[in-house]
Amino acid sequence: MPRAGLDPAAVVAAGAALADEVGHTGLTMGLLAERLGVRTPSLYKHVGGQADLNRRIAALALGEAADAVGGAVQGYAGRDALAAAARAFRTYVVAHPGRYAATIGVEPTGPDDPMAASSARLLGAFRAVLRGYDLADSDVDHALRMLRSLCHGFATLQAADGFQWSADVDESFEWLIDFADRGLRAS
Amino acid sequence: MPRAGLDPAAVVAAGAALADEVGHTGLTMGLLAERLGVRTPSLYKHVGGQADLNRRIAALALGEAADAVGGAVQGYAGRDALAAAARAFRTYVVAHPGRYAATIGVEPTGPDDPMAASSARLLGAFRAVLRGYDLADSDVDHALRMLRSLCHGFATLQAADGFQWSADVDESFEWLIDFADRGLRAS
DNA sequence: GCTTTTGGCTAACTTCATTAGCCAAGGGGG
DNA sequence: CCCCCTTGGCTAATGAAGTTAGCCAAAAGC
Repeated sequence: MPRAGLDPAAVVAAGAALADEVGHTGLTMGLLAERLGVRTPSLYKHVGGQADLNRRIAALALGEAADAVGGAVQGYAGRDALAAAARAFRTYVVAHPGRYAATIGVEPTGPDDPMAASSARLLGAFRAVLRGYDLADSDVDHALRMLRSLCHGFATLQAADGFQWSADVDESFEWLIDFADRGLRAS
Repeated sequence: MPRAGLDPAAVVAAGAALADEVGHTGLTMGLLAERLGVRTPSLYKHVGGQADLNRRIAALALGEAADAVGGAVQGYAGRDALAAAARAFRTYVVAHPGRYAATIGVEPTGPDDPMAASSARLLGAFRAVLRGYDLADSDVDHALRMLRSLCHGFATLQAADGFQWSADVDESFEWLIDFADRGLRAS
């Protein structure tokens, strides 16, 4: 039996890709093993189990999202930066719904958890957007939570097909960016 | 063996309560059966299975949330109505995280699905709040999605312990209400 | 070339959801 | 009061999924 040449990173990457295809809840160890051309128990040589796999996928997704948002913001400030960040975030979540779903409800286990670092990077990218607005120091954390709630809420509702009525979703999202910009400038 | 006197409503109510205790993912048919003093297969005389149970819990939760929000809004308009609605919604989700989690990612199966009616009632309660603002007709749907994203995002992030840094969560939520009010009045 | 670690494997166990099929409890009509 | 029949329990069995134990060959290091 020739070796498959797997390592943790390859398993996690394949798991993330599979989650995007079949949905977070549809991701099973058996399906992932089949995709990798390997029997299920072999996966346990690379990841600790389903919970560990999920945590690693979450760290990957948060890092990718941070890169996407951070990159999109480069060179912009104020409303442009806000719009770029929000669009990049939503684009990422809609393109990778399975990975992103893996991030919901997982907390970092400790200070050296790679998830904590990725999460902090994503937060930092949004914090950079807020520097383009004239906010009191005490308002920055609140504004950050607001932005995160808004983006997370919209993206997950859209990913879950939660907008059932008729108006155009892209148009709503642009409206929402305008709305946030107005609110932040009026702070 | 004496009868337990169950019916679908009792099973759903117990399932919702159990989901709030052990979390949406921790709710199993076996645990629910044990809670009701019955063997697992007996539940299938009252609900179609786990998916059906989840759908019914979701319908219950949306209806309860609609009642909470609708009731809280009574007699208020404008900023007061917005604040009352947002607080009622968040209070409900934080008090019933398991039930509310059951509503994510389920779509009504048909027009006579009770979930559709509950969902519409909740939406209607938020729509009533928006009547206190001077919005163009074309903006109402967008504003509704914005409100829903904001409330849903904040409540689920909080329920998932997603706010890891230090600032006070209640204070952030009040800030968020102010923010939404400013943005809506500036439309 | 030998040894050690590594990464496959099969087999077995556990937990859950679900189905099949049995059987008593309880209600309605003779 | 008794019979019947629907209803709501039950046990037993099946199947999927996660996980563990333990074997064994392939690579890697000396």
